[in-house]
Amino acid sequence: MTTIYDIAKRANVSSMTVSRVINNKGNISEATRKKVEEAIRELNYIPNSAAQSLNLKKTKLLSLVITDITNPFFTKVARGATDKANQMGYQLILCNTDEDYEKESEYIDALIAKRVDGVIIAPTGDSSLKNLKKLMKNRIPFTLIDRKIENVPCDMVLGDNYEGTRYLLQHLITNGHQRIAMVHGPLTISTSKERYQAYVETLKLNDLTVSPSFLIEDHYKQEDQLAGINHLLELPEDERPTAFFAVNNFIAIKLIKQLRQGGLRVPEDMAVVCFDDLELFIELDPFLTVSSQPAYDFGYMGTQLVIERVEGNSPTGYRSINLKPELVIRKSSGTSIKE
Amino acid sequence: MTTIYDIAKRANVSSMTVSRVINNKGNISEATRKKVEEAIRELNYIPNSAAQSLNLKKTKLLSLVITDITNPFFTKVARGATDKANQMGYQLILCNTDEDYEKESEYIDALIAKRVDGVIIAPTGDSSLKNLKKLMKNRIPFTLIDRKIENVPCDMVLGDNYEGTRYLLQHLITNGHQRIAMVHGPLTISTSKERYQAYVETLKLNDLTVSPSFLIEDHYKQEDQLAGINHLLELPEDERPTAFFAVNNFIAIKLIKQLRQGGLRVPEDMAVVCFDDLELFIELDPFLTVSSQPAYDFGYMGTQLVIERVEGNSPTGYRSINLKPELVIRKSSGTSIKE
DNA sequence: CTGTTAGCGCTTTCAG
DNA sequence: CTGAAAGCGCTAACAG
Repeated sequence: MTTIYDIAKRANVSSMTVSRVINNKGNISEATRKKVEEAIRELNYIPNSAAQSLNLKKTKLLSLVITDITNPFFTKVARGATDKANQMGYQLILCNTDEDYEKESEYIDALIAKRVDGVIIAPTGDSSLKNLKKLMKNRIPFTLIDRKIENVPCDMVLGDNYEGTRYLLQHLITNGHQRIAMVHGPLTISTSKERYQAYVETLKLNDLTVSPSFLIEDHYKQEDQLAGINHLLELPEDERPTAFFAVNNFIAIKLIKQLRQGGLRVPEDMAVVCFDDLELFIELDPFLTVSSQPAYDFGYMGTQLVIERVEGNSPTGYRSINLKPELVIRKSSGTSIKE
Repeated sequence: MTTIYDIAKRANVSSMTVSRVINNKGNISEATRKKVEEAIRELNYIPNSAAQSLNLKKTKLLSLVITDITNPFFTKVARGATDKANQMGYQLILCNTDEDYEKESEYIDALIAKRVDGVIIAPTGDSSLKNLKKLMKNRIPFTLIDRKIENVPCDMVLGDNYEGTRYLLQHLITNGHQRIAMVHGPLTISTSKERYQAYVETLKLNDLTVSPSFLIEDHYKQEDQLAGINHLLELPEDERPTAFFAVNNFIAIKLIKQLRQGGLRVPEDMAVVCFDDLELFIELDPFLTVSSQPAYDFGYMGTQLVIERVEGNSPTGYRSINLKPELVIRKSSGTSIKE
């Protein structure tokens, strides 16, 4: 491995001079700069960033901590994050927590060991607070994306879960639906909780009853069946829901699969709406009615905010960016139903 | 930032002793180990891996270099790679080259600077050879995934492009198709080239004519239109293709969109088949007939192979793993056509 | 079983 | 404009 000393020797200068030309710092005569640059080229020298990091206490490493890159929402987030990171000269370490607090903790420890400059994280849930505190203790800035944790002083890039939910439900209600069930995730996850609350509020505002049996909880894990759905479907026709609001697209797909297994067609027998789009899919078949969120921007903006903080270009206060959802009406919500 | 010396002082031992308990190396009395461990806990000490790397010349950093995480094939690859990496105690840096050799080069330089222990790469094309040589010069092991480069001594995890193509075409031919067009990518990419060659071979074997105008090239970039398609569609009915073989799912979607814009239905008016599945999508609508590749395994195995090499557990020779595709027949290829 | 010394490759003083 | 010395936090090699 060629080091800065090899270059120094070859160019007949000290290592300091080499360092200076590499980093474009201080004044160097054109002549010696040329010499050094040539030596660098000849020996294919690339500075060792471990050594740099040790000195500078900066690694130019960021990490994106999400639950699952395989979820199309997070795929887009990751694209946005890598784009911004690389544009700014950083590398991005990817971590999948699988909604598991323990895994998240292990990752956080590893990231601290690596001394990453900053973290962009969609936490697994409220208990992640402990992990965030660990980051704070180690002075590693982070921005929360998509999911909020209360009382954490940090930048955030969040969606508008109330508005998104309202869009979806109003659309269903306008179409004549009165009995709308919801499938949500753990309420320890802010997106799930807020969409849940918005669901309750919106129904009430529209004088619709909120029935506990219409609220199904899923664990955001890989299991195949949504418990409680089949029970709902066995209700007499005039009591069972005519529409479902799924908290996200992953759940919606699970749900639709299960509805079909139960012999129901979507949207003819059951309308379905959800958060987050499935972009590629939609090109082939504009099917799901969704509140589409700008996933790419979550990653891009989230990364921008950490970098600003890492580099000391942030305002003193913490910023919270609100990304608006957009209602996209497609087939799965059907047309108006007869009452 | 707390260092190994802080721990040493607190535990009344030397830094070496601390180092030994951290790394579980050498013999330590139970008593001092306890003391040290307690000090570590009390001060929340986490070793600085930049310092470790500088000594050990190991970073426990790997990188996955792909063209676009947003492509569902690579999304799965990434999941497989992160899973294996983390299982083995490595972190994974994600790089998207966008099929751009220049971007790839920049990434490679950055990765060399970071002294990553290994790289898992789907190269942008044959010219990537130069970048791979750079890695070799820097003694960074890599495994090639999905795309092969000739004459590079390294481990590889590849699909069987011949077999996959044959499956797809035989299926179409069995269904009565005689005029099958192909949309491929740049022939500097091995997958595209091999599928192209397999296309030619298979048609010949079946005594079908290979018409140059039936071979459409796409650039694998974001452009909206596939040049040359419209021209094909303007041919008289008995001359125009009755089926298309798209080199991958991204292209297939582009193609189908364009066919529809031209007023053609798939599969009624035009059958379409391609490589690589769209897993989530397929749950909602089993549409595309594909040669499905085990994308996850490309990432997982690829990572396993580099790690083995990094850690010196590889055989002397280089290994080439062949992952078989599976033909999944769905709607887009239609049923038998009348001749 | 534990400690000392030196050095990984670079940059930050401080001199010159 | 350039260089010498010291140190970032850790571990390998050798002593004891």
